[in-house]
Amino acid sequence: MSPGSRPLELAVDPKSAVPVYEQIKRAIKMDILSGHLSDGDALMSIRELATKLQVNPNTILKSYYQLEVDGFVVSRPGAGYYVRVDRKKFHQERRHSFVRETAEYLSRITEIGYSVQEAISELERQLEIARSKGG
Amino acid sequence: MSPGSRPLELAVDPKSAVPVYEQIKRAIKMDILSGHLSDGDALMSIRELATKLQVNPNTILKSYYQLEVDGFVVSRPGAGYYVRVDRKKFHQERRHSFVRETAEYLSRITEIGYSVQEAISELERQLEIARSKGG
Amino acid sequence: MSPGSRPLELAVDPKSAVPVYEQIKRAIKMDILSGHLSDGDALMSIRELATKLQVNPNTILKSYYQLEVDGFVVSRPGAGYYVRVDRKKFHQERRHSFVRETAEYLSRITEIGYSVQEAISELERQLEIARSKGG
Amino acid sequence: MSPGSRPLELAVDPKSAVPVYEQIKRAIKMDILSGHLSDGDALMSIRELATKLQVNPNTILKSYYQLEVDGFVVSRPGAGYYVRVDRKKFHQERRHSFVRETAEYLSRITEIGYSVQEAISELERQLEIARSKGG
DNA sequence: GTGGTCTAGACCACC
DNA sequence: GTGGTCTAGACCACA
Repeated sequence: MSPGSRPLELAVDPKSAVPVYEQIKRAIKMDILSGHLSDGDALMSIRELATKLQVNPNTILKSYYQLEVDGFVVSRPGAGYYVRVDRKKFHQERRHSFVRETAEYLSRITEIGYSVQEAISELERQLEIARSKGG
Repeated sequence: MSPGSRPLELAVDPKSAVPVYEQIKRAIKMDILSGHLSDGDALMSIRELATKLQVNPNTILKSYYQLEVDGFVVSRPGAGYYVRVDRKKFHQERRHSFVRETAEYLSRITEIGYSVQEAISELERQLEIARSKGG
Repeated sequence: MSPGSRPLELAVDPKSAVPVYEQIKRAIKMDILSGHLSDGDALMSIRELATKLQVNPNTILKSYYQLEVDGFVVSRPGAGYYVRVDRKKFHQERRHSFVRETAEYLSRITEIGYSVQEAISELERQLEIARSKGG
Repeated sequence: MSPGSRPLELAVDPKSAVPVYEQIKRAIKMDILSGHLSDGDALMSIRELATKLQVNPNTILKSYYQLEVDGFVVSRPGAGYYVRVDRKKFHQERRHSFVRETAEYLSRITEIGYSVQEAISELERQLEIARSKGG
């Protein structure tokens, strides 16, 4: 995949409680964990992504910087940001995302009064629907 | 149930990341959804609840106001706030939220390579942890 | 018309900017001006109307008291409130209501950006529709 | 139009019966409806407008917040408030309000025995009075 | 710089 | 008593 060629399938929600820079960070992490971005791939340039998402370039910079601190990307001054993952970190982070997503899901549904048992039933129901459609 | 007779089983945590007014809002919402507060019941007066929770009356006002915007209560100036809920319409929306949240959760975890079976295990694990903490 | 026999076709809107006691006052005035209530007719008892409208009896009392001050009703202690209009006051008030209603209508439509010319057209349009329906 | 570049032609009257925040809300609404503010334009910052109008920032916040609830603007925390209006949907609602207000006005005045012709005369009279006062 | 939360308390009209 | 408006100002995270 050539540098910058894959536009992030990402739309930020400025009204969300989770900060914009965090939304962007998560989306890029997600792209890495799902394999849409691989070791060595270039991220979009800060200016390009800022224009695309209609956010302040400083916000993109913050996202990229934190990704660098977390060890997911490296900056090559003058050349941009590049994905950098090792196998161990990859698996750690994948597991971490999974646990976090589950916790958030759990808190959202319990807040509106559903139980884990109901969640499990619903997950199985949706799985069944997906199967019957897909095959 | 006479107006204001049921003290909210609610303690706010001012240090939490979730705003105080939001904590109050959620607690009252839950009370309505769970049936502890029924259509026509009076909420505690702004001043009374403010004193009880040791927060500023304006903070309570904000909670109540947003509950009104969301359609859970109505204000009668000079008389108080009253629960106003259309249970039928409400349950539809609740169910819809639940299905949507579940679908989003499912798509996120399958995107990074986890299965429904693993999700179910994780949900049960987190439930167990919550139980052992909560008592 | 026997005393109290005609229930006011009146529903108060507690969320309105215009106070409840004022809504009730206006509704009764309207009933007088339109001839639904005539000189000598009895108003509903305070308790009865308070129950019917789900408002505080003091609020009804305030409405009735002000109507008495304005000379539209008289109280007969122990017997209730009775409509009392003389011809002169009737015409004055009828005119006054008309002017006030027009002013309020005008302010509402100009607030959303319509002109007097458009209002006139719309009035004529609705009149035409009513005529074609009515015969 | 660059952000904040258009000073609102707005002076609040703190003594008015209509709340300050409501006055501000209406003025901005009118600016949007009239096209002085277009989709995407930035409102003045809360602090800036508060200083300009000599009111408390919280009062401005309330105006902006309610405009957001009504769907006229969106807040981007840390960035400002931006006009967000779907003109098509808006014009439908505006027209609908106009027709309804006119119908209600018509029913009220015919109820007390006035005609459409008299209403038109009165509207023109009040327009003339407003003109002679305003200009 | 921005919006958002929260406090402490005054003042008002209305129930 | 009640809700509602408004002030003056602190503190925070985010862009």
